[in-house]
Amino acid sequence: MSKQVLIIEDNNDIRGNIIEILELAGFQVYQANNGKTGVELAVKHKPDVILCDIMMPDLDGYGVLYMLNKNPETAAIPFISLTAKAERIDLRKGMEMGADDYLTKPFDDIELLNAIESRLKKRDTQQNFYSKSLDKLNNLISKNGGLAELKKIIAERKSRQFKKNQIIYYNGDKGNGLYIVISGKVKTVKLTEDGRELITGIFSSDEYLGVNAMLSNEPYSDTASALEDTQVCIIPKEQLDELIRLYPEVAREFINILANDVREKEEQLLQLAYHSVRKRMAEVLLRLYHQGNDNERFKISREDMAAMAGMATETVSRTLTDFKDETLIEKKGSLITILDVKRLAKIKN
Amino acid sequence: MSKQVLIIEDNNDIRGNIIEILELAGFQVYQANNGKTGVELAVKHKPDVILCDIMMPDLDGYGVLYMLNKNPETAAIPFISLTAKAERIDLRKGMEMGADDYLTKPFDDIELLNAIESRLKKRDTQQNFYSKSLDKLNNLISKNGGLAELKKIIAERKSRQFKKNQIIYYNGDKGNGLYIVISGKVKTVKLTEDGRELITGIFSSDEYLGVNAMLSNEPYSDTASALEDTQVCIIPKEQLDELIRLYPEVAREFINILANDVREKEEQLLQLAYHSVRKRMAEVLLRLYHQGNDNERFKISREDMAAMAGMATETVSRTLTDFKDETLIEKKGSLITILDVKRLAKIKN
DNA sequence: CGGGACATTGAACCTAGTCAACGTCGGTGG
DNA sequence: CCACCGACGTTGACTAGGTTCAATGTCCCG
Repeated sequence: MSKQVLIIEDNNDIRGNIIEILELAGFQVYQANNGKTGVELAVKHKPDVILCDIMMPDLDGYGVLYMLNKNPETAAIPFISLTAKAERIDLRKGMEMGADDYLTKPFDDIELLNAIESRLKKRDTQQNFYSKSLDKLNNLISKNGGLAELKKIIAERKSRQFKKNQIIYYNGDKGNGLYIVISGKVKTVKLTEDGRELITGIFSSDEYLGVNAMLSNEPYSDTASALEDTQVCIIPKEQLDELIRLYPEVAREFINILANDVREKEEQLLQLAYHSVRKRMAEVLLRLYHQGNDNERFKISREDMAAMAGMATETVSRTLTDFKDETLIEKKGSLITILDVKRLAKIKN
Repeated sequence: MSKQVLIIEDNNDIRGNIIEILELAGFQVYQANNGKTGVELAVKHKPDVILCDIMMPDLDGYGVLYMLNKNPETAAIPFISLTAKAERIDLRKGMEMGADDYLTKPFDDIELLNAIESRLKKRDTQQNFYSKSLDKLNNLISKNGGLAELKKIIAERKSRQFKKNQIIYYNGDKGNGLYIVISGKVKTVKLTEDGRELITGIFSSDEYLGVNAMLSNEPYSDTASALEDTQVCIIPKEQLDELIRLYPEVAREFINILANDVREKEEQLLQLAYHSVRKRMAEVLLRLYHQGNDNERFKISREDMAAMAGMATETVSRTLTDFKDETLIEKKGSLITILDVKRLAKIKN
């Protein structure tokens, strides 16, 4: 079956031109001359690649990208943006929103086909991820006979790439699926009215992201963003609900996750309420220590640490230098090495 | 069928004497001459009343009471303690631990039979509670056909009375059942090593207590105690697990409760981290406002408020007098009346 | 009506936040 | 390749908000 490409471009000449090239190369092409129908076609046909102009009246390229990302059915489709001039700032914005590549007009046949080809190839390798969590889910289900549901999920598994600092979802967004982190690291933050932020969670490989929003049917109560380049897999909400409805073991699994979450948060509440800055800092270091794969060394900004411990960045700096003087840690720029876990855990209040 | 009484008393004369009286009055009597076999018999026969000496070698009366309370099957059985001399302090300890009545030796036939009779009567009226939550659970289940499980729970429903300040469960205890608050009010607290306490939740009628410990199969991570005289109903863990396994609607219900709990805790984290004492105090007042039945007036100690907001009691006092001066609230001793909810909600940081 | 628990108020102290200046690192462009 | 820029990290001085300690008031229960 030939690969499908959707092209969204308001200029008839350019569009016609591109279609000609693509059809000659053996692709099946869908076309739209505005953002709105573009999104509709994307949902309807689930093309393998989307080419989209950024500068368009009404719904522009960013808008299209935004809409596509909202829908787990289309979020994973490679998105190549077409920009008139190489406006660097615009471009960066597009990449941050999740565009996978860009072409600056004018471009020739080779450039175009290369870009599409490389996207298709990259996507294929991305699909080839393995996730312990999915594996576990699969086990839970197969024990009970009916594999159909999860088979479907795995077959259609949507993986998506996020670049460092890219937002995965915003506070207030209606959730459309549950994320499983395949690789990389994600943080979730809550904001006060005056703009201070508190990190409510850090998620690495094989952890579920957005569990409580998904399971309480409420919009997200925090904002998730990638701490480093990250790959996630999305389980659409409807499928998740099905799984829970049909398999008590799956329900049980999520109940456990949530129940442990509650405990953790309560523990953190106690810490925030009564522990000194020193002790809180130590606890944050330990949390980071127990997370990463490369346990005792990690890179993290003072700002993120401050947001985890609920204190000012300056205070983080000071406390860390104290710790260094006490040979509890080593630090070089934003790279921290834990030297003495035990002593760190025993820090007095 | 005649009522069953279990008597636990190490002194053979006294025990024989009591048995004689009881059998004459038509009760079926089980006897034990030490605490250990007493507990065993209680579990085996589920008597309608237990009479128990306090002063016994090995496992004494308190120990027996403690063991019985651990087991949801026996926790609800009326417990009458027999004390040699009217040692006031000992007695109070017994009552606090959940003894329902006491008899001071020596006592005559009339006293004994009266005590048993009144306990039996009281217990019958206690069984007659109604709970919206149980009702809801019932609905969830009956929608799906199978009533057997919950019918059993309701038929055997264990209700238990707790007096003000009495501990319902301790941090670290292995949970044996899920509590539903029928009437009264319960707080759960966490303690720091240096003895400060943070209130993690307040539960009134129809709320579930101990959810996360029960559902994560971990020991309790907080301590629950009654803020006022409270009646709770216990669903034994095994039955709860059955319900969750068999009825996806029930699982879903608990998932929702937990997910919302997580959100609430995260919100509180943010508040503790960055909000001023003034704002936190206002938020505590609002939480209390939205809980009680008698909305805008409630009685609460400064200490409890301090433990909710994570601050010192003196600070609570000061802040409250400020609020009073600003006509946001009215206060008289530990009775607080909210005057202006809107303005309270809008307090700046 | 007395005593003890609980609440209030005052004053001293101290922790951590704020503001500001300076240092350091990495990346970009001339 | 070096100089510069901006982002990030560190350090210092000052300050404010909240805790602590202590003394005094008030309420409620027996």
